[in-house]
Amino acid sequence: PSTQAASAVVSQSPVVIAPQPSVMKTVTSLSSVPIACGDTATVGQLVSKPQQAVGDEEGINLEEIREFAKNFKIRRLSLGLTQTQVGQALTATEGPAYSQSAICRFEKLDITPKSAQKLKPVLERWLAEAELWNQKGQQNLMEFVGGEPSKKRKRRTSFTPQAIEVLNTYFEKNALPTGQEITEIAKELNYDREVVRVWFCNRRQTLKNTSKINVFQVQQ
Amino acid sequence: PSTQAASAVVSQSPVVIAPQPSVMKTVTSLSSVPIACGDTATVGQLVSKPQQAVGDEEGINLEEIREFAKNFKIRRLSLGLTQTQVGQALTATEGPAYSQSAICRFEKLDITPKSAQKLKPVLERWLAEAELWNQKGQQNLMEFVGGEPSKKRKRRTSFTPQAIEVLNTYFEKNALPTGQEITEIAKELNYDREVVRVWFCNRRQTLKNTSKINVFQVQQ
DNA sequence: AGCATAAATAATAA
DNA sequence: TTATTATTTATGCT
Repeated sequence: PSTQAASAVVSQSPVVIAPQPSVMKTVTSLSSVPIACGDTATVGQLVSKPQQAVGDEEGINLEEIREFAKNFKIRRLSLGLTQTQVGQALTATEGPAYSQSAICRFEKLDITPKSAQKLKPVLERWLAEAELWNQKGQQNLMEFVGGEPSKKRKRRTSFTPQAIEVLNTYFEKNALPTGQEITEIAKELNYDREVVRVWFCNRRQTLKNTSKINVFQVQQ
Repeated sequence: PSTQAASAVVSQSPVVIAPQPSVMKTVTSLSSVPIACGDTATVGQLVSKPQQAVGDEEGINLEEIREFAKNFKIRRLSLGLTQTQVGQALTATEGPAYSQSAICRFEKLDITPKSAQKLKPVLERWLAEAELWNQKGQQNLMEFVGGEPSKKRKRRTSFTPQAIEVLNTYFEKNALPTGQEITEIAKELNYDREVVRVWFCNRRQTLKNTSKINVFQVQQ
C-alpha cells in the first residue's frame, strides 16, 4: 500500500524562504516588495502582506487561493481523508505524481503562486468527484481513493508481562537497538518486528515525558 | 503547558466491551439484543444495529448523538483544535476533568449512551462558544481555549553528521536506551534530551518500515 | 519536486 | 483516565 515512488527527478528547486512571523513583522515595516528581490515568495508570505488589499500577483488571485486552501483542508477532513491518501489518489488518476508533502505544502500555502495556481484546479476537480462518490456511500469513496477498500487501523498490541520483562531488560542494556537486534528480539518473543520496534520507540518517549515531569516535581 | 491534571476521581467504570466489526456481523445474525446480556454497549455499537430504525435507547436518541459526534469533529477541526486542547479547555471551564481520550472516545462513539448523553450538551455549549470567540478573531479563540496564545511547532532539528554517527553507534548497541542513558547521550552531544529521545523513536520506526519492505523484496 | 524523518496527534490496552 | 502504541502532518534538505 505505502510503496513510495522512488523517482528521483532532478529539477530546479524553487528556493523558498521560510521566514518566521516575527521576522515578517520586522521586514514589512520597510514596506513594498518585502520578500526576496525579484524572486519567488510563497503564497502564504504574499497574502500576509498587511498594507494594500492583496489582490493579484502576476494575474493570480492570491486571496482566492488562500480561501480555497483553507476550504480544501476542511473538506478533506470531512471526507476523513489524509494528505497521503489524496496525494496517492491524485498520482493514480492525474498525470504527474503528488506527494503527501505537496498536499501539505498547498494547505499551508508554502508554495509559489505559480505552483498553487496550477495545482488548485486539479485539487478542486478531484475533491468534488470524491465528494460525489462519498454521497453514494463511504465504500465508493474508498474505492475511488484507491487501494485498500477499508484499511483498518492496526490492532493495538498487547504484550504479555513476560514479554515486557524481557523487553525492559533489553531496553536497559540498550535503548536503541539496531535493526538486526530488533529482528532477533522480535523472533525470540514471537512478536511482529514492527511491533517490537514501536515498543522501543514509545518506551523512549515515555521515559522522556517522565523525566520532564520529574524536572517540575509534579510527580505524585 | 501540557501539565496533566492529576485528579484521580474514582467513578464506576462503564465497562465497555469493544468488539470488532467482524465479530459484530457474526453476532447480529442471531438477531435481537446482539451485544452483551443486559449490560452497557457503546453508542457506536447500538447505532450500527442493522434491522429496525435505531431510535431511542432508554429514552436517548442515539441517531442524534451519532450525528452530533460526526459534526463535532468537523467543527473542531474547522477551528483547528486538537482533542487535547478541547479536553484541557473543558477541564478548565467545566467541573470535571476531560482527557484527550475522552474526547476521542466521544468522537468515535466508543462510550455508553448514558455517558454520551451527559457529555453531549457540555460539548455542544463549549463548541458554540468557541466558535463565537473564533469569529472575533483567532487570537480570541486561542485565549478562550487557554494557555499558549499561539504555540508554534518546534523547529525541526538538524543533526550534524558527527552526531548522527554517534547516535547510530548507541542505537546499534541498544535501540531502547533508558531515560538516564538518553540524558547522558543528550549531554554528550549537547542536544536537547527530548530531541534525542524522539530521534530514537523515529529511528525505530524507520527500521521497522525498512524491514517490512525487505520482506516483500520491493527494495531497489 | 519530494524523500527522509522530526514532531505532533489520535486511538487504545490496561 | 492514564500510559502507551500507531498514524498523520510538517519541514530540512538536496
